[in-house]
Amino acid sequence: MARLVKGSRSGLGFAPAGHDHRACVSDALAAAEAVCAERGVRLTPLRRRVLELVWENHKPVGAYAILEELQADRRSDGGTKAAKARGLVAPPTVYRALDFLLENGLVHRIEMLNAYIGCCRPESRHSGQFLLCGECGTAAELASDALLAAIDGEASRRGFAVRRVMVEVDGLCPDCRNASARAAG
Amino acid sequence: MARLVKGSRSGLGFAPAGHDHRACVSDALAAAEAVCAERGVRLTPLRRRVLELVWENHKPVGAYAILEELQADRRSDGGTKAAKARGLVAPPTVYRALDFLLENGLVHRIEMLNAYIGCCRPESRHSGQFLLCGECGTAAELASDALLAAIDGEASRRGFAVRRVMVEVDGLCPDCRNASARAAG
DNA sequence: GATAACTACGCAATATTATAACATATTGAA
DNA sequence: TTCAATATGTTATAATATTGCGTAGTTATC
Repeated sequence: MARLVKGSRSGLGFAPAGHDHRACVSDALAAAEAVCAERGVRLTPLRRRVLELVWENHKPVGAYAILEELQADRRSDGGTKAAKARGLVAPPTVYRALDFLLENGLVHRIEMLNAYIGCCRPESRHSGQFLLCGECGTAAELASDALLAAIDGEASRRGFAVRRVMVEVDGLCPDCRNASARAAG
Repeated sequence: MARLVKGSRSGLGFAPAGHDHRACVSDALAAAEAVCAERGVRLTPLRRRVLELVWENHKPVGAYAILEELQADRRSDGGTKAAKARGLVAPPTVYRALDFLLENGLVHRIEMLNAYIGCCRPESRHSGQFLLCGECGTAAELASDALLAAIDGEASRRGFAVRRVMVEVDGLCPDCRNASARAAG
């Protein structure tokens, strides 16, 4: 059973300003390895690299940004024969990797931004709930039971069978809020 | 002050199976006229027509579907000089009309579907909360205070200033749920 | 190991959704 | 009437995503 990896990987809420993001990413990758091993699905090098790129910071990343980074990867290690054998990267490559990561709950899709972000708790399947700063772009994942309960209540009152819940809240994170408050003086 | 129009226009929840959708649409247009008049903004013929097209059923509609219908409009009344003077319709025309309707709370955007749906209560500004049937495409708008309260609670605990809340729930509406239950036997 | 079945990836083309930039026309006010 | 502001037309293009088909790598079976 995959256990929650102890470490500096940011959990729920906004990542602390000076946190060790290197550890944050490596913890996320380790957790992903564990989850995939447990489920008997393949976290191939490509998928792993895409996940790593999604985790580069705590902001949602667009598919084409990932695409460009993969292309840069291959240009830079163009020396090796294996790299040459692989060729370039096209959109389907990225979208297929993202589909895999989404299906396995390793990333979430932010619909408001057409972008993707690493999931803090891949071990447990859950709905996506996010606070999204419209100023700096950072995102915080929530896991509010009250929120889910409210949704389930409304759904069952109407005889609706819930499959996927998506909650996205646009606004200002604490830092940007303070900055704009100071600016407004 | 715009009052809630009495009539068969569907309120919250899924529209009843055999409801009078003609009245439903005309009520929505009347409410929109009232709201715009009150706010001193212009519900031009084009904007009004786009709103009408969005209201054609209780399903979210894509921008390009609206575009095609507008183009059909102009082809069919191509006899009149005014129609000829107007020319064809291009994407920006539709998107600008939709932007106006969104800004004035007359329609909501469904992010999961890149589509637009008429708002049941344009009189009061509110966040979009929707149950979306993945089978038949119908949508039901919610207005759960508990849901908003849960979101506000989480946001304020984290010092996040909320601007826009988006809740989209994919699943099966009562009819499709029953149908699939019967099929499963 | 050879083979077949399956899965993942490469690659080209194209679909879908949305916007930028500039021209023209319409409206409301002075 | 003329000006300023708003709304729409027009052309081009950007950004996001998918289809279809071929190849390569992996897994299971013999």
